[in-house]
Amino acid sequence: MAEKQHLYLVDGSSYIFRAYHRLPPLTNPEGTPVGAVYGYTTMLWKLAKDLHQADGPTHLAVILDKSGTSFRNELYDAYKANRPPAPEDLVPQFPLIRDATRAFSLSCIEEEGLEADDMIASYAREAARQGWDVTIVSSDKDLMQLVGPSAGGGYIDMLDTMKNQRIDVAEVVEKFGVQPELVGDVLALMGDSVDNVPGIRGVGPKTATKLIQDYGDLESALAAAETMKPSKMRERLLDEADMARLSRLLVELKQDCALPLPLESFRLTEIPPAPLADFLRTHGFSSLLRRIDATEGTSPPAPAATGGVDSAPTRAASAGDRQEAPVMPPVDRSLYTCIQSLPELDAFLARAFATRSVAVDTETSALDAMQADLTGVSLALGPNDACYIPLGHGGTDMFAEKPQQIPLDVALARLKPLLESDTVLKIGQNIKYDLNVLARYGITVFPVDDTMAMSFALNAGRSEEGIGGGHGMDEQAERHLGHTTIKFKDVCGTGRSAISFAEVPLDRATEYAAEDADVTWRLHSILGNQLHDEGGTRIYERVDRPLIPVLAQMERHGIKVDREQLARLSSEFAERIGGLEKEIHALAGSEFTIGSPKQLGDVLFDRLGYKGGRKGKSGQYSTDQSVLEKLAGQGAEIATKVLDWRQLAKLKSTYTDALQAAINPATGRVHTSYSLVGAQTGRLSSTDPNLQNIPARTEIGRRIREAFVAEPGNVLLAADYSQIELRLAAHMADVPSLKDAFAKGEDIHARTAEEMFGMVDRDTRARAKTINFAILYGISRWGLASRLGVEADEAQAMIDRYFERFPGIQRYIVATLEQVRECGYSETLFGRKTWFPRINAKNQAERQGSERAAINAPIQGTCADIIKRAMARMMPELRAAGLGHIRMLLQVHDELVFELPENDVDAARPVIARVMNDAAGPAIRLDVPLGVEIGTGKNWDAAH
DNA sequence: CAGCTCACG
DNA sequence: GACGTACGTGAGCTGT
Repeated sequence: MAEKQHLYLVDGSSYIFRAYHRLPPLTNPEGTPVGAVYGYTTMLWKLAKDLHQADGPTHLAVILDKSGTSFRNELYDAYKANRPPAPEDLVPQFPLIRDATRAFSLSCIEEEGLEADDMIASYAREAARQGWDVTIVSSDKDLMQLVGPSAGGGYIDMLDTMKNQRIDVAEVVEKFGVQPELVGDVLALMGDSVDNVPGIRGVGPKTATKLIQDYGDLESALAAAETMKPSKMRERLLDEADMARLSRLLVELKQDCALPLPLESFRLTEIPPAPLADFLRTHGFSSLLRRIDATEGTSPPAPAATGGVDSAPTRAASAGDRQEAPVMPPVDRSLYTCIQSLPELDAFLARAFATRSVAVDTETSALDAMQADLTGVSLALGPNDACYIPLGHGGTDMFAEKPQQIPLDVALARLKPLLESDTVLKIGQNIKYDLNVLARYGITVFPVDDTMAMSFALNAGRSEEGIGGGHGMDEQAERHLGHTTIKFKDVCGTGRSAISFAEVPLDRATEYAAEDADVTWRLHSILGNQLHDEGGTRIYERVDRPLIPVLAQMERHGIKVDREQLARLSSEFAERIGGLEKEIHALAGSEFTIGSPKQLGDVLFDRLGYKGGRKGKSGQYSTDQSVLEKLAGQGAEIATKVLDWRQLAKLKSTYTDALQAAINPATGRVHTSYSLVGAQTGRLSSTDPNLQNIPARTEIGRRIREAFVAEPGNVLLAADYSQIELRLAAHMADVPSLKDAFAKGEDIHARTAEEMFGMVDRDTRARAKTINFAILYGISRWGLASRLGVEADEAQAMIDRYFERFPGIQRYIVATLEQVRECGYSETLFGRKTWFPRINAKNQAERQGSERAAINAPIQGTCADIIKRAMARMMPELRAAGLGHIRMLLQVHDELVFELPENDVDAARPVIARVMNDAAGPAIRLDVPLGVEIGTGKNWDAAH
């Protein structure tokens, strides 16, 4: 039987655009940018390598766009008219793409007057007609029309090499909600802003899919517009039907182009090495070059980087000059070693000392760094040069035979000098975790770099949704290395059947753990260069990096909570909750689950017939605080009771119960975990438990704060920045009258009231305060109106008045939005970037949401930068004052909490106040003074 | 796992 | 034409 032919058609042009944006900048020895070319070359390499593999190519051709116009421009002269020009450092790479293709001795097709898509479609159809399978190497959505079985017996699918994902009918249906044959109809409705395909205005992917699903195809949907209920969409479908038809022609792929070369000429053979080697040498792609040499037997394969552009581990951001961008060999797990004897360990450590830069990762028995036991340590010195040192493997069964391992204490004694050496940089992904684990074994790791914090300094706000915000190692490995890591759950499983890492067999554990260190090392090398290129060094080096050991220390300190006090509150709350429950059920006339908004809504608005129920998009009544307060105001007793019940239930479950459970049995204290990458603005976040949202605003809530206490003989000291965000707004927006008021120590809300209303009383001051906050958060007339309980018109008048009195504020807002629209990011005074990818979104709500966030981010972020700087300087300054024993425990955005002997309060106060007040300088000289209020007491509430 | 609600700055 | 309308978080609960 004849071999099944499989043609791979590479969409070269679209690949390099994507590669350009996703790969690090990189230049060849002559200084020509070659980042995208490198990506393209490795892709061809991988594809060609799969010759003889099941489902691999037997034939391969590259299709490129030829510059110039196509037949589509005759249909629609604006076609692709608003394409931005290619980036400056991509342009010189286009001809190199042809060189690269030639170097692989592959065919390259480009035809005047046709687009690559048409040529790809024509070749794909012809090959499939002859019974060949076809894989289109592209992620272009237009090409998805072709996917599926074809007349003649061939089958067409696609391969997205960036995401390493096959695109088959199922993926197309998932993306477009319709079969591939109807993709063109969907595209015609939604249009394409990049290609300037008009579509129907106001119709995006969601609506387009829905229309085609509902009516079957484009013409039916257009015809059905007549019968639709009156709406903007109906009008546009009617008015713009011809635009949709034109769009349909534009997205139609021409599948009968003349084929310049016969299919058979694309047959893939072993690549002749000589021209390829020449090309790789010219552009400094030495890792690929070595692989050719290796297969040719001219030089041994090199597992670790030893020279050329592959080398040079860099002290990321502190390096004065940008390092040559690394071209790294792909991850090869077979090269990792498992270290089970002392001589092996000593040999590796000796090399680590010589290298002066080592990626470190610890494997442990639990996620909580304060409770986790060490299971092993992995180290990496360069790409594929990584090891795993098992230390606690053997599982839980004491009779089971344990694998050979260096005894824990012996190994740690050898590791300690390396991990504590000033001259060896330790690189980690979220290294704060490893710092805390190792600190519990008596090792103070220093100095460190953190690839997670580096990623955040570069890309805050840039990622799509997801835990870790795109700064997790697995996501970074995909993004920067194009590498799919082994996942923890693949090694240990999930749920009930999960095993601990200690039970994982050593060969598997080594692959996983050493890969983490390897990948971390690689990321560090790439991120260091990017930080340098993109101006992220300042914020990372000066603000976030120094904070890592400080936060680790705070987490290890923890804070004491009075378990008995919490238990007393829990039972008191339980009793009151029970009482309220009975009363609520009696008022309702039946028993129901009060904690279920669904049931509560039904009871209040359907059964009891209260007015004012509003339903959200889920079709459910809202029962939130503002709704219940309205009902209570109308005399609904049940609403008052539910509000009380809610408050107590919240306090009990989230605080009095949960905090008792959070007490660490070994230390008797509660240890939170701070995240440096938790908030897009640069603020910290706190988890497990969250100690940044302990009740403070209500009387009853503050009783929970009273349970946070100092050790006997000590007190808690709370130091707050006073109105720091408003002060920063006054400085950043340059508002003379506000700056003046702060300089004179006046009541700022009163001053605002005076400016706005010409008089100060309780009412005008309260309104002024609301308006001040509205400004910080990005104002809308509706938001302000609902807060002030006035009409939107009146709120708008107040906003106008505010901008009139404080024109600097309006200038600041306009300038900030301009910069964000232009550059895509906002910046704090210290240069922290926050990205706003939705700032130019078509959807109004989405766009306006981004605008408000963008107005707020520089202010909130600058505040975060300042307190972080204060925290990094705090302990050295206290030590200098002979107060090194004071413990800094908590940070709550504008507040620091310390624990110290009662006798040291008087000495500590001025030091803490000075460090916090001076934290912006010397880098930034603020036009307004900062203000710090300090209180002390036996518990956190009393310290305020 | 999503949605609702609510604790904080 | 309806929606949602202040910025930034994390956590517990209900219900699918």
